[in-house]
Amino acid sequence: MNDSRTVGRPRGSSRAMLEEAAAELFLEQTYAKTTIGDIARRAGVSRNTFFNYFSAKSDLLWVDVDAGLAALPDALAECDRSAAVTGAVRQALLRVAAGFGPGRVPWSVTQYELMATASELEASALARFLVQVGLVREFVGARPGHSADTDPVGRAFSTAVVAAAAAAATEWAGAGVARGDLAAYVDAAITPVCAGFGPVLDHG
Amino acid sequence: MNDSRTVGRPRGSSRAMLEEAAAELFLEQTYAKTTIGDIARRAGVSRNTFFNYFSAKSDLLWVDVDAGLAALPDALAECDRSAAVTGAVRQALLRVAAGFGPGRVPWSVTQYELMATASELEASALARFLVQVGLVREFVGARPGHSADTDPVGRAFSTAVVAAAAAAATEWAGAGVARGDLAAYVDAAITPVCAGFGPVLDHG
DNA sequence: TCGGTTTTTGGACCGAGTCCAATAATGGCA
DNA sequence: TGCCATTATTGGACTCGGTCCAAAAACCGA
Repeated sequence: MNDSRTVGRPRGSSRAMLEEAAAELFLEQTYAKTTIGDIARRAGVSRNTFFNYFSAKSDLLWVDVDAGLAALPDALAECDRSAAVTGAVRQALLRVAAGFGPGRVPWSVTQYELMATASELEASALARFLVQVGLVREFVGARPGHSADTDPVGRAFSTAVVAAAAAAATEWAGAGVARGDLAAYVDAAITPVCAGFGPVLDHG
Repeated sequence: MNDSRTVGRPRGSSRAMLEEAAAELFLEQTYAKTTIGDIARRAGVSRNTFFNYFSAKSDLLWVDVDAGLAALPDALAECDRSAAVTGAVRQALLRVAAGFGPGRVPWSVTQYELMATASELEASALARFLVQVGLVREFVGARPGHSADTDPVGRAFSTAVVAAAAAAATEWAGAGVARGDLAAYVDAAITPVCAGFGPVLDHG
């Protein structure tokens, strides 16, 4: 459990340092025009050191999002065991959404239009999307009423509900400064999905 | 309408040539280990010529898929104007799905596990996904009963229904040789989504 | 034979990401 | 104090995808 190693050369850098350097540069010259070399230089470390802390440049676009999304496993685990599946998932997603206020908007949102090609953003976006789908799907599959028959439906539900939430997040991001909390957007988007899959999935 | 130009140097190559060369190499050494230079050399053209016909290496993964997906705009346009929105979309998606038989499975499917990182595949996948979502969303937005109020819901529906279809396609792809036609998979996946959004979207 | 047009080509270039071996900085131990 | 294991950092070389540009090649009609 103790992850602070006391042996070996101590770190001279940190994720936070690099994130900060990157944030400055993204503001000055956009994500697309900022190279990893730039970030490393600004942070006062070598280019290779960057890769000790991030596996890709695009990780920087998602630091805030990843932090918020990390709450999903717990939110699912803490769900009412007796409640219907679709209701439980809805509840968990709303709790995660509640973590995103109007304050900090992640780079992945603000830099979207400024990306050279959106493809780099899209790659990293889908990767995250699929992780969340996997979590929901696992949760659905572990449910009492779940059978091999309903597995394809569970997959469809997991994908659709996370996709709807992502659409809501996009809407929210595009709403500008007037956007409120994310949860309301997500609620409107995922409720119909849960309603539609309820009769098929909830053990009944 | 006449796109066969009679002026200028005639083409010495074609998309088909490059696709064929790529197909050979993908079988021999997988997608990941095949470079664009390899493909060009096999096809007997220069590396730059490759980029005259494809904008990215990953385009090759999707030639079959893109061909099938190209039917969506027409399928949407030909939908019954008087039918409910969700029903029309469902109908159009099923028609597109009907174009995919058990025969040819696209590279994007067969090479999935063999990709160095899945990120390249994911990037190109989401790009296509978003195009289809855009088409459906445009269709929904142009409907008589559509208002600015329902626009966020329309976005959520478009995203969720295409995502469900994609989940069905993934299931279908993973079903192995025994997989039948795609349409049945898609039907089971998108029907609940349409059912859930029906009360909210169908003008009523 | 001369222009205009389009395709093809070579070459230079950039940036992301990988790999590896060397080196620096620590703590523990004799 | 000196050695050792461990971990962080570094430089450098390398591959590959993708972009850009200018030149050459192949055709047309005049």
